Amino acid sequence: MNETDFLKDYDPSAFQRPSVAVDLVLLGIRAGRPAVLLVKRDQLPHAGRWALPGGFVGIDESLDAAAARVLREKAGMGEAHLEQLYTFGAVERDPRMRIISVAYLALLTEQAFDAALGAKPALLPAAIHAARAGETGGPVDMLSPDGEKLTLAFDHADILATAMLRLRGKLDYSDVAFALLPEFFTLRQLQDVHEAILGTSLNKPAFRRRQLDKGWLMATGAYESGAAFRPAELYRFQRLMAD
Amino acid sequence: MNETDFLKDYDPSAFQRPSVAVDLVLLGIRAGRPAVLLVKRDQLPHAGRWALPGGFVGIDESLDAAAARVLREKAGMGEAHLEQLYTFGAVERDPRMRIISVAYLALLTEQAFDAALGAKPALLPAAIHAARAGETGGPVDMLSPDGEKLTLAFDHADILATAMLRLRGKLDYSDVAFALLPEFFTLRQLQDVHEAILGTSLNKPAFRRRQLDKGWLMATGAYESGAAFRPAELYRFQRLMAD
DNA sequence: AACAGATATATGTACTTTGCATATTAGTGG
DNA sequence: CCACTAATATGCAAAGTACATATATCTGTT
Repeated sequence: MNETDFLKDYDPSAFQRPSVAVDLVLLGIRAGRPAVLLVKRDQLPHAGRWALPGGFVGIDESLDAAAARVLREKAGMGEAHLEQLYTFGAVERDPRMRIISVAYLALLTEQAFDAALGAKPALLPAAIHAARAGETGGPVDMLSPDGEKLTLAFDHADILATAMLRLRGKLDYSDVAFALLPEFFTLRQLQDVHEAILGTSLNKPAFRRRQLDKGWLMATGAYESGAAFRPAELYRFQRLMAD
Repeated sequence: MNETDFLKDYDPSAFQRPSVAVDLVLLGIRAGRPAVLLVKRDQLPHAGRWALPGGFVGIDESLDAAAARVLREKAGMGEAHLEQLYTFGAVERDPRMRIISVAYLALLTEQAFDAALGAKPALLPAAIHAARAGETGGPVDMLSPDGEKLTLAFDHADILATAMLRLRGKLDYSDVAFALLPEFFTLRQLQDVHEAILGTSLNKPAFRRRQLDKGWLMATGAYESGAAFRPAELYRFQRLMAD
């Protein structure tokens, strides 16, 4: 490394720096389909379009902290499963200036999803129609509650497609499905979440057996109430000790 | 106000911005073990420690382009499998200033690995001893060629652990293993790569059948030469058309 | 030329996992 | 008491996997 390289590497003011933002995919299950919460842009660029909620990363704020702050501020929400998704850094992704966006995936229970809508009425719950064929991260269609097809701002459609792909990939070896369910849930609810994310229907006995064999589920002995038929047992998710 | 006017009025200096860098995990297989190429830091902080090669992201350079540039400049290498790994953004990860690092995983064939060492003799090939138990991204030990245990600079040990975890996770459903092999290879070489990454030995007939059943391998009809025993057939990787 | 040694390649079998059909059970509402 | 619905349980075939064992093909030696 010669002296010029060294100075370039060491002196931060020698470089013009990009801005760094976080964008959140606030994802839940509504009416048997994945759904995402969007905000309407009221400023240029892309004024009037729907976008993922986001915000700039503070100079003294970690990426995770920035994502948690946006979750609080934009969705009025304290707790949710939050994981980093991917970092989008194309030069022209924002016409204003260079912005690198670290995308996060937030998983909301149905209750949390509705609570966010109540706390922030400007949020739009959009249904996600992810073609089953789009295994490669292919296009994801978004429909507003009145069935209108939405075009997202910036590269947010790519972010959403990445989120769906990640979710599908992690579904059966991680605990993401449980982040979309309340503390106590039935096996049918668990299967509904899987089917919503995968976009397919699953064989019920096989699904039951596989889930129970994983050893992640703890039967509570309690049962759901209010059903007009045999009530299902309630389970809760219990993390594995060692593996 | 149209978009052009907006851009004129926009003040990009309103926020104090972090620096953004890319760090590369240059990974290959050497002597049946995963190995990584490191650079020695000659300046504070962490002077004298080994680190992943990296560099700052230019203001007109995409993240992928920055990673490719670092691959060229620091490893003297044009071509390699390069994929984004994770973005590390803890506030105190670099004591000089706020630096957000987008980590990339570069997979090198044995030939490319040796070529990098030849082109940049300052690089250190360090053997990775990733405890099989460390499924959760646990600690990864690094040994210099003379068997000395290395402590990496900054949070680079975390980055490396993330890389190994990602590699293991993707091994049997993606094509990463082939990025570590030359164009033509035997089934034994493919198995050696898998065993090196997983840190376990695999059953040979079962491995063969599974790999061939995937339909990713094209038999060439050619055979290896120079072996003092029955020569193995050479295969090449062929991507699936549709799925 | 025959054979030992080494490793590739092939096959047979038990075991595990999975998909699917079919029963049985436990609730509600007539 | 019965119809209805969905939860739960069971049985079986098909597919996938681990492992032992057999066969094929090369080099080098005697």
